Formats: sequence, C-alpha cells, structure tokens
Amino acid sequence: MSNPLIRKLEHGALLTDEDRAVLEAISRVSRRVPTNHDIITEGTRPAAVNLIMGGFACRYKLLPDGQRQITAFLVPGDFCDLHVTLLGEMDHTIGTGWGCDIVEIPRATIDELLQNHPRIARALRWSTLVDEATLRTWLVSMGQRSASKQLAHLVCELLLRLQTVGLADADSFDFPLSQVDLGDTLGLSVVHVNRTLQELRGLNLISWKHKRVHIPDVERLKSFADFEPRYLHLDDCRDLPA
Amino acid sequence: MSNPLIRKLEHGALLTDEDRAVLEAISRVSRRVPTNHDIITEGTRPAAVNLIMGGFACRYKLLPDGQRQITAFLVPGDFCDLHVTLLGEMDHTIGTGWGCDIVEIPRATIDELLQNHPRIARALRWSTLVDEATLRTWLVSMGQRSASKQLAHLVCELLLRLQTVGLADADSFDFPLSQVDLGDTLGLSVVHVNRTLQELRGLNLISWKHKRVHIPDVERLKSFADFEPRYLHLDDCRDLPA
DNA sequence: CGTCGCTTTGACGGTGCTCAAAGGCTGTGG
DNA sequence: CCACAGCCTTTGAGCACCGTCAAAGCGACG
Repeated sequence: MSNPLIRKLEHGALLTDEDRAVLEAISRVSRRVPTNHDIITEGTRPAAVNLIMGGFACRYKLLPDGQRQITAFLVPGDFCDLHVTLLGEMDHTIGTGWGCDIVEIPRATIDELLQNHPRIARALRWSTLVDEATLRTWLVSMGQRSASKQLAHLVCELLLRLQTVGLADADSFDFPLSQVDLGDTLGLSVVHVNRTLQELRGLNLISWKHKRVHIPDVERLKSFADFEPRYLHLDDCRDLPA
Repeated sequence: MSNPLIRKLEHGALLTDEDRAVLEAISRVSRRVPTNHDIITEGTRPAAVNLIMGGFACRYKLLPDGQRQITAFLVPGDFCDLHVTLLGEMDHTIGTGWGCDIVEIPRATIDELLQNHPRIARALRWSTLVDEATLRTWLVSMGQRSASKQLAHLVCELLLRLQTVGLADADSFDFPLSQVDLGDTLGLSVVHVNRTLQELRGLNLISWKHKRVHIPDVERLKSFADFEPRYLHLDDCRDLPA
C-alpha cells in the first residue's frame, strides 16, 4: 500500500481493510496545482477540504511590511484544512511553493467519514493533534535553539515524516525549497541560512544538492539537534484498547 | 453570567440555556493548584481533562540543557488537554507558574458532551482550532517581529482573551508573571525583556506595575504591534446557519 | 531587620541582519 | 549552439539586536 494518506493514518488508528478502501477511494488525484500558487487564501472560507497527495505545500502568513513566516509544511497525506469550516475566515494562507497534487474532498464526505467510520475519525483527529504538537515544537526550536540546531531539527522532522509516507529512504529525501523559503520557515535571513547550511555541511551533518537532502549519519544529526520524535506521536495506536 | 468557560464558548457556538446549565454544572472548582506546580507532566498520560477556572497556567517544554520555552498561556475557560487521550504520552508539560483553580473533568463526561450536546461539541472543537491558530500567530511573532513588537502583540492578545472571559477591563488586566517567565515565552533573555519593557514604557505604550498591565492607548498599541485579532475567531458563531 | 527573589544596570561579545555584488544554474530565444 | 535573462546561491563588510556575565537596587515577607 503506497497511498500516503493511508500510510500516515495507520499511525493514528488500527484501520481495517474496509477503512483502507474508503480512504483509497477518496484520495484520487483531482488536480495539479502549479508552483507558487495559493490553494487557500487568508480571509476566505474554503468550501471543500484539500488533501495533499504529491509535492509540498505550506501554511504561511504575510505581515504588512511583506515579511513572510511559514508555519507548517504539508506533505503527501496531510490535510490543508480538515476542520476549518468550523471557523469563519481563514486566518492564514496555504500555498504551493513547489507544485503539488491535491484532492478536493467535499465537506459532506468528511462529515460522513467522521460519523460512520470511527477508526478513520479517530485517525483524523489524531492527525490534527499531531499538527498542533508539531507547531509547538517549531516554536520551541525557534525560541531556544541556535540557527544550526533549528535547521538540523527541521531536517530530522522532515526525514521522519516523509519516511512514514514512503517518500524518503533511510538517509535522504527530495527537498524542492529555495534557501529563501527556508529562511521564511526558520525566521532567518537568506544570507544566514546559507551560512548555516555551510556550517552543517562542514560538520558533515547534511549535504543538499540538486534539491535532495542527504544525511551521512542520521543518529549524529538527531543528537546534534536534540531531536526527540515523541511529538509526532507515530506509535500512538499501539496504545489503543484491543 | 460570569462563568469564564461559558463566556468563552459563546463565541464558538450559539448556546442554549440548557447548554449553559450543563457547562455551569461541570465547571465547579474542585482544587487549587499552588504556584510553580506541574498539572500534567511530559511523558505521562492524563486520565482526566483539566479545565482552568482561575489564575494562569502555561504549556512549556524543557530542553536537555535546561532552557524552557512556554508555548501557550492558559487562562480561565481554557482546557489543558481536551483531546489528549487520543494521543499516547504527553509531549509537553503544563504547569502553573502562578497558582490557579482547576476542575478535573472525567473523560467520560467530555465524551458525553461531545456526543449529546452538539452546540457544546461544536464550541469545544472551535476552541481547539483557536488554540492552534494562536500557536501559529506566536510562531509568526517570534520569527518575524522585533522583541518590542512581539511583546506588544502578546499584550494585545492577552487583553482581548481576558476581556472575553470578563477578566480584563477596557485597558488593563492582572498579569502575575515574572520577567523570566516572559523571556521563556518570547524566546528572549531576562535582561532583554527588561530593556524591551522599558522601551515600551518610554513610548508610553504599556505600563506594568504591581502585577497589573495598563495600556494608555489600546489602539496605538495594536497598530504598533500590527495586531490583527482574526486568528482568535471571536466572531465565528455569527456565521452559523440559523 | 534580614533574606530571598525579582528587577535593573553596565560592559562586552556574538549571532544573525543588511547592503551590495559576484558567481552559478537553467531555460529560452536567436 | 550560443547569448542572455532571471533566479538562486555564495561572499564580504559592517552593524544591530540580543545574549552573557556580573553586580547592584528594590520589595515583599517572615
């Protein structure tokens, strides 16, 4: 099973074959969104739920002076706005810096899943909690870690998240971002991102060529970044009552 | 109605008198937690749901070297861990820096609310989305704003949140934190927090004496901080179908 | 009155920003 | 196949914001 949505949700609930078939059915690619295009814009209210099935997207917020802060990366298997119809207007924008495949799922389909498929409902709720925990972890990184550790931490997170959906191998993954994008993510200037990358390269912790990140020694990178994957809650369904 | 839980949830759904009675019944203060005490510790799994009804609490995370990052303030009407039983172990700690009143609500009671009281269920889900939006906003502040604007933004947020639960008047509120705590929140050193406070005081934007914050001109502070309250989604239930 | 915790101040150093320009890569059109 | 444009990366120099260290005020409370 190489469907990233299913691979991801397996970590949040003990799915049955029927659950998997339902998820497979709703996650057919419906449209390709080009590079540098907004999927959902701040201030609007989306009618459907968007699911990423290929490529990268990100949540971001623009400040009056034009500065941008990326607050999340969305990778295949991630929902853009699962519960957003509960809220009024979007308080941030979701965009594809880098071209991605999206499924638009009608609100009613989601409601039906939540009502009639308890294991899927559980997994979806689990995934929103993981999103929140990830956000907290980014905040900790930004507030307390040096630029190099913050960057290293992000790389560890992406490696693990992409591995769980089958899009990274043991020590590398495709990473289509520019250094400007990375700066907007980490709260750093491009110049400093560049120097930080050189530092990590000099320590032989990361190499990044041709839009692909390679990690010579994953354990060393994790310990450098104090990476503690608990916040991703990947083993949570082990704890379920049988 | 001065119950902070009810006042808050009124912003997330159109409650009936019966809903209010139910909420009133579950939010009786059951225990006082002293200053500097953890309510829920990282790595454990809480059995009940904790609701703050008085004072301040905060979520925080400790790094191996002892640094602390506060990721959220919890004020009266806020839940500590509404959905956390879905997850395995807590990935962060919730503590009271400052003494607060807490209600412990059995998991079963929450489940019953979610199942049988649709408007309350809606309001609870709304509140977790607002928590997430607040986290995103903190991340934006930390990544893109200067220390003084970040601090000003936080003060605007707290003023508004406390006003909605009846714990702030038009231009001031009680704020029991130390400057160390503020530093751990903003990702700044104590020394720099102190100088930043002096700067804001010098601009006549904020005064902070005897654990109470006073804001001479709220509109001026908001515009200084680029404060845009959309992320708190306080007007969302206006948009509900009748 | 003395202690303890919090706030404030000063001096100094470093991380990371700004400005500016050069170097590389890729795609496009001649 | 080359020229060129445009974007991204890389470098350098200088500076500002913010951190660290250390010590001195201040205030609440016993």
